Amino acid sequence: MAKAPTVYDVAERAGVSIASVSRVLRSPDSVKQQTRERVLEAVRHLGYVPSANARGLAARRTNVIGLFFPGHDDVAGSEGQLVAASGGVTTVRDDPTTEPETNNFYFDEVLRGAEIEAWRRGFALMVAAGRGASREAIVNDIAGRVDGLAVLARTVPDELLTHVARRIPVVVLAATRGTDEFDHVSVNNAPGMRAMTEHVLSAGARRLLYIAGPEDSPDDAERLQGFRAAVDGVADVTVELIRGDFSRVQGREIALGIDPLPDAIVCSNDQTALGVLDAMGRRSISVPDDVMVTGFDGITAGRHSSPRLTTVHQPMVELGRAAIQALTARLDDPSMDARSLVLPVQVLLRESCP
Amino acid sequence: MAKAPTVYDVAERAGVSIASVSRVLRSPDSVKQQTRERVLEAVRHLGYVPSANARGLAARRTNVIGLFFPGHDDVAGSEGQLVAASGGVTTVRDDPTTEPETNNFYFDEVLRGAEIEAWRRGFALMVAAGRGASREAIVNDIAGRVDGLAVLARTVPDELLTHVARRIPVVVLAATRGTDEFDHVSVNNAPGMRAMTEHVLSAGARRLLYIAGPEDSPDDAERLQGFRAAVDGVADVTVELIRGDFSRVQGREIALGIDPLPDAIVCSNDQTALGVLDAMGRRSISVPDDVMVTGFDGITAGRHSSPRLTTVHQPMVELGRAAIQALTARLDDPSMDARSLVLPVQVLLRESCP
DNA sequence: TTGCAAACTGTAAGCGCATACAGTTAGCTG
DNA sequence: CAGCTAACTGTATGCGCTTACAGTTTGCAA
Repeated sequence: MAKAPTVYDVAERAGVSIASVSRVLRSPDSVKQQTRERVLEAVRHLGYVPSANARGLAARRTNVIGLFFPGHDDVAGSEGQLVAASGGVTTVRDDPTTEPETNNFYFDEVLRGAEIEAWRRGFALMVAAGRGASREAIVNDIAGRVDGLAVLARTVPDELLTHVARRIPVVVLAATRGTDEFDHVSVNNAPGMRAMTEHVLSAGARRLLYIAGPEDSPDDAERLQGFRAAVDGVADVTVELIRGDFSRVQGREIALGIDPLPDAIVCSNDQTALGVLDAMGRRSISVPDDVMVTGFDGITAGRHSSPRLTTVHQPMVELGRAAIQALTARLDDPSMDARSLVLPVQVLLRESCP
Repeated sequence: MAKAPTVYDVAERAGVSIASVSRVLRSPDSVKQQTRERVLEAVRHLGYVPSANARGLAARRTNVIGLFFPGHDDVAGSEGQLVAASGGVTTVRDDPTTEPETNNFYFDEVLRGAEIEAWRRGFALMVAAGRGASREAIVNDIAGRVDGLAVLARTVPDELLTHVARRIPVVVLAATRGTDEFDHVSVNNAPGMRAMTEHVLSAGARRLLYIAGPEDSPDDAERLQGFRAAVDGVADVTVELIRGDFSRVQGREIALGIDPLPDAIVCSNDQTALGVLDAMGRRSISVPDDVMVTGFDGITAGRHSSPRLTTVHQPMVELGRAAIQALTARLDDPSMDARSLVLPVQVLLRESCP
């Protein structure tokens, strides 16, 4: 790493001009084969790797797309220093009640989709998570590095987003704000929850408990709306609503205290529903015989619970992919009207509410 | 986005030179307050976001770190085009046997750790996954964009790694090759598995079945070595070894066919162990009474299986963080000797082998 | 051969910023 | 108020690359 070689070094060794070196790398066909081979030999010999900075500066585009989402700053120990010592093995008896919840699976999947689609389209992917105070600095920083930015709903203040959008296209994920200048990609929350609820009703349930998520979640609001649309006007239906926080722990706690039992517990997300299943297991209450339980999200864990969780699957990987597609579409045609894409969902009937 | 404003635009509007604009952004204290305010006003008014390319080019560093890991190219539908139509809800009865396995949790966690640590240290994080044929192009591409690169073991051919390492520091994750010029970060596989196995033995098991992973996994090799070290020389112990592929499905299939039952099934990873638990459930064999089962990894799903899975937890988030730390350490002092960090693991005793 | 188009290669001008260095202004001292 | 220093600001250069344009070579018809 003494000094990274540049086009000039390569050009000199190959006995050509820097323009030819650049051409070999950018459009090999426009260079005579003999020249090309000389250049490639020099590249190999010198260990030349072109600087994306210089390239991006000259070409006026970076070929990078940014993805910004809510922070991981809750991760335990993220402040600490790593042990310097090597190795070590400790043994502990793991108490089921201490449960470090990490339900970031959602972003993991979105990220995966984004990663796939970005590279497929020739873009690199840069990721950033929101850190409370320094959020603005981070968003600005990443905005200066990329050709387009995908942000998860509510993670970035509108004002900041507008500032950034003057430089690069922005697409907002998982929110249907509708009336702003950004492109949007979201999932069919309300109809999905409506269909789920209608299934619950068709299974005979009449006394329903709905466990909602946090009040500031747009996803949650839409799902609740779908739930209400389904029960609205149906004879004999009674509904109770409790607000949770999307976490498994909360779901379990709520479910441990429910008495009398409703016919069905409709949860606004899977983690909550899994917590409910935990609680029912502990209370020796049979699901779905004594009470039906449903979730929303379609996370992997729901496939392996007992009973397996009936849920609405939202295409998280597709969400990430769609974001990248929206971004590249706008890069291709910046004058397009703002678009709003809503991805379909899928009701998955499993044993918790067959 | 008509035309992104530059330092020149800001300088003109603020009535200062571009140097002052740059100073306001880089080291605000070196500029008189009055000047600073004028500049910041102009920045806000114009929606100025500095170009990281130009900045990186001039400053000779990008402040980005790259993370390269095995591809997601197995994801279903990644080839397809997204539906253009909006919304939609379908309902399907989900058959437990169709199981789209996505065990990328490992990389998700490593990624999370890397993301946290990178931003904490003022670096942006760029991620790339290996795509078979274009791997070389991708690695080269990303190498040109970053100040340092972390790669997961065996995802990049040595030759390519060497080429890239002439430009930027490289750290290899999850492999203790030992004798090369790169920094390494890995976990304490062998001692961890050894401790796990010793626990199994101390619980009274004598006839053991070991389900290994794929032959080309260095992690797996180390774990097997730890297992052997534990059973070696212990009286009355009989050992059988079957090679799986780290997948849940494989684990289940293998376990469905096991007869007679050993005292304990020691699995090289959690997914396999979970598959084994599935099989035992179906065969109505009690775990741990009839057979004990252990895993390795410490994935979330193991906390929620029934019975809960006894396993060796490896600190995946820490692995990601350690990679970034190793990289920044080397950036600070390129002349350092190559270092090899081994992270400690933790045996988690749960009900599948108490 | 000559002439000319096509194919290729070289020259040179930025891309937007950081920063060394020079220049200017302000603040003090005497 | 001169003289000097400290604080601040401007000028000019270059980071490594792409690319328009000009220049050169090649191939081939005339």
